[in-house]
Amino acid sequence: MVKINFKKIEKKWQKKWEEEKVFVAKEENKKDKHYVLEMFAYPSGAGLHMGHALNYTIGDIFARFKIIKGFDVLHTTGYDALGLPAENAAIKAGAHPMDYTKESTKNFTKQLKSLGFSYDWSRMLDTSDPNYYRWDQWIFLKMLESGLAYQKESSVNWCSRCNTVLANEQVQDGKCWRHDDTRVEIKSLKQWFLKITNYAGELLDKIDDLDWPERTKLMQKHWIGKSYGTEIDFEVNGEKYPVFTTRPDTIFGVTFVVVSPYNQKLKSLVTKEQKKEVDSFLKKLKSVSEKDAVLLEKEGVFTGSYAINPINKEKVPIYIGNFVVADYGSGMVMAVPAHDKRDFEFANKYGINKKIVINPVEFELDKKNLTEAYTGEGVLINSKNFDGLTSEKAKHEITEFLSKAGSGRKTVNFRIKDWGISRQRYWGTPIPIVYCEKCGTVPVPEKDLPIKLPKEVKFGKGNPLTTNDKWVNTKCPKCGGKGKRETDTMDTFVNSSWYFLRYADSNNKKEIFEKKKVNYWNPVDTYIGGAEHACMHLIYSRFYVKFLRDIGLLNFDEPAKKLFHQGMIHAEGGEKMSKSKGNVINPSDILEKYGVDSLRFFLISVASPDKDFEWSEKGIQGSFRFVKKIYEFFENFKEGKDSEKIILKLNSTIKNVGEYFENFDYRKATIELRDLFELIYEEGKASRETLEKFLKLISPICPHLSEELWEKLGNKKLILKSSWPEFKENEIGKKIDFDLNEKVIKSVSKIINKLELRGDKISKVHLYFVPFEFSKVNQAKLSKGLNKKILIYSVQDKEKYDPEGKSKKARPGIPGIWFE
RNA sequence: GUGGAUAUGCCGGAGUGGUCAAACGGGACGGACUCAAGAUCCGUUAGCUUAUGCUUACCUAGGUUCGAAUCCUAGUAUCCACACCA
Repeated sequence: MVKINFKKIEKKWQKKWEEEKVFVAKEENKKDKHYVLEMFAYPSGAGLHMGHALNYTIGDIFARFKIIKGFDVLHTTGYDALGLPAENAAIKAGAHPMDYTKESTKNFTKQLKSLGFSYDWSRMLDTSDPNYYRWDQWIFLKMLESGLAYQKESSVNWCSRCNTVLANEQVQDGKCWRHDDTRVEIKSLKQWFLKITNYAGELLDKIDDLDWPERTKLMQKHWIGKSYGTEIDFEVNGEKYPVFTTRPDTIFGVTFVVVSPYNQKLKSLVTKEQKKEVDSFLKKLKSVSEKDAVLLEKEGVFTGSYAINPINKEKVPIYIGNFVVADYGSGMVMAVPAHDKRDFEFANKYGINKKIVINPVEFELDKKNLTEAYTGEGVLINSKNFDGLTSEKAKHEITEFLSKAGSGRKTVNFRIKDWGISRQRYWGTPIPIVYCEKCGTVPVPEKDLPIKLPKEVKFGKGNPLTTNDKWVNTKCPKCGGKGKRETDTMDTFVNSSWYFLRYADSNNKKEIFEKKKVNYWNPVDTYIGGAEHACMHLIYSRFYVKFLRDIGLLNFDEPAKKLFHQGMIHAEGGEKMSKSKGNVINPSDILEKYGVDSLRFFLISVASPDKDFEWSEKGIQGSFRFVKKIYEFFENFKEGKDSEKIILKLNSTIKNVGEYFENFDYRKATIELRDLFELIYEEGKASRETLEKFLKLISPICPHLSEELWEKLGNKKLILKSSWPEFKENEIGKKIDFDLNEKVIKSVSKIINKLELRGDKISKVHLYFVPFEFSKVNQAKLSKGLNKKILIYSVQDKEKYDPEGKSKKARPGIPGIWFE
């Protein structure tokens, strides 16, 4: 057996690709541009894992396919280096995040290079580089100018032992992830927000135009959550408190009002008499995170205040309720216990009166024995002059009435909230704001950007940035007086919200990017990454693109035309790969053993790349065998004339594989390629031309192998720079020509036999063929073969005799059949 | 609770009205080569059986059809996402 030195071959071609700069993207307008992008990596210290390898391989195959097809291709990579996990990992390792990250990215680059991906390394970017994050700061300033960035008090998860805010992901079972004996509190803090809600309407409406997986689009739709309803002003102590409802038809049934415990106006609602009770309730609440609250029983406490229902001037008590979402609507709801499940529960618990105001059409509600809320629609009762109206009509008329009275209006409400970007952490983009004693909150001028992260900080207690006095204390940009820097940093998702734009011009030091370049390459044509980003990164990026468009930098609306989610790779046995389970398969080890091309081939041949699958040692060995078999065949093949079979197979393979690559049906491509190769192998010979075409077809999947063998066939130019093979349509249809008559006879006679066995009598058989086949069948032959009177028609024939519409059933290879 | 996805032979997974007992890979089994192979190659892999026939088969139960893994209806199971949004 021939020993193949995969490593040597891989190095050889990787070097050559670099020397010839084949992956350096140029705006040449050769044919058309294609921007392929895989979601960039968070460079953890552990290095590249198999999921990365799969993600990048999927993109790489696509990029190489587009390159050989002659497109201007932009395919590059970078690092999402800033962020909390990196900071924590560094602290754990006793290193400074800056050094730690540098080491991690270096290691990542080494591994990525050994995998031979078709990246344009000259465009690589790193979000922890001040040259990158200065533009995060720049965008923030632009948003501030446009009124999209603002500060407000908001409730956050707080760990009293870490003395810092925690992200939702860091709250586990209501406790701090680092102190599982410490309950997370909800604390009110002043935070920076980005007004993503300004774009809620467009974000929702444009979803339908995207060529994205349906489930992702749906998730975004739910996340944005548009609902139509009415805003109604309840009066408390002479002040108006707007309340949002989708059921204004139930307004006469309001018997109390509930306010969220995190409502900023709460304090003014609580009376002296109730303060003690309210405080103890709030304290109890603190011990539960927002997420867990869902599972809890509805609880609340009376505030002591009353609200006036604008429709009938009734005074109803105001309660605090743990089930009211603070950030939806106004954080206050009108409660209609007879017609809302949650209000019903709450009223039962606290003995609050219920008023039935909707009568279901099919049955009567029994006031005394109401066992659950009736949440359906019906006809209004106990609603004064609105009695007798249907819910639908009443919604409209009541809203109209309130509108005229100036105490209500029709509104649209979104579920999506403004994006809180403040993090009390070190390893993120500093927010370019200075607090001045005189001037207040002052933005840092553009010319002073970037505000760099200082290296000298102490980790341990609270926000490390506050420990560097020299950095914190600064001059006010406005008056030159004493100022203090904002020490919160930006959420890591800020960095990833626009990086794909920067790739178009990553090395630009003067501006965020050249307009011409960004508009040439963007939007991303094909974006590949995990589905877990559906409601985070993928919404934020859409928001950023829309904003940057509106300030005149971009001439498109959406970040990515087509989106593809790769599946997860599980360890052998179906478990998730994890360090603690010790079942992690490291790509580098696999490379060592089987080479890059085998790994690539395996990763996409097991399952559709969008489905989860299990790692299998046997599987990779199978791929390895196939790759080796190809090498060995080319070692000593006989050049010869192609057989008819090979020509047919080759042409259909070219056609199908091209389509498969285009649609990410990589798995099917490997099947066809195996088929074709096995056929060539069986026959032992093929023409040089055919072998070259085969190599081109497999080159996106096994790039090193195909370059090597391509060269062996005597080619001087890279296979990447050759062209995608063409196929002959007539060679594909040919197979059907050969035996179409016979085939039809065989299948139709089977049916005739069955029918006659049943006792049916058949005198005539009408057959309807698709047009291109119609010319290929022979009536006489069919009649003879079937021993029946046969009538044949083309399905397009308007004169055809077809009383039962059987011609609709005709398909290539199979005619529609009607017996008489 | 709401929404979505999936259900195929020992396993992964194609197929999506006739050519389907169902591609391809893996596994298992048999054989060849060998001192021997975990290496390579060939074959078998629902059952009866060896006729180019039958029976049972693509989650379950019905239905449409001359014909269904494929279409329709109902159900079951699994997975995922969101989850008190008024």
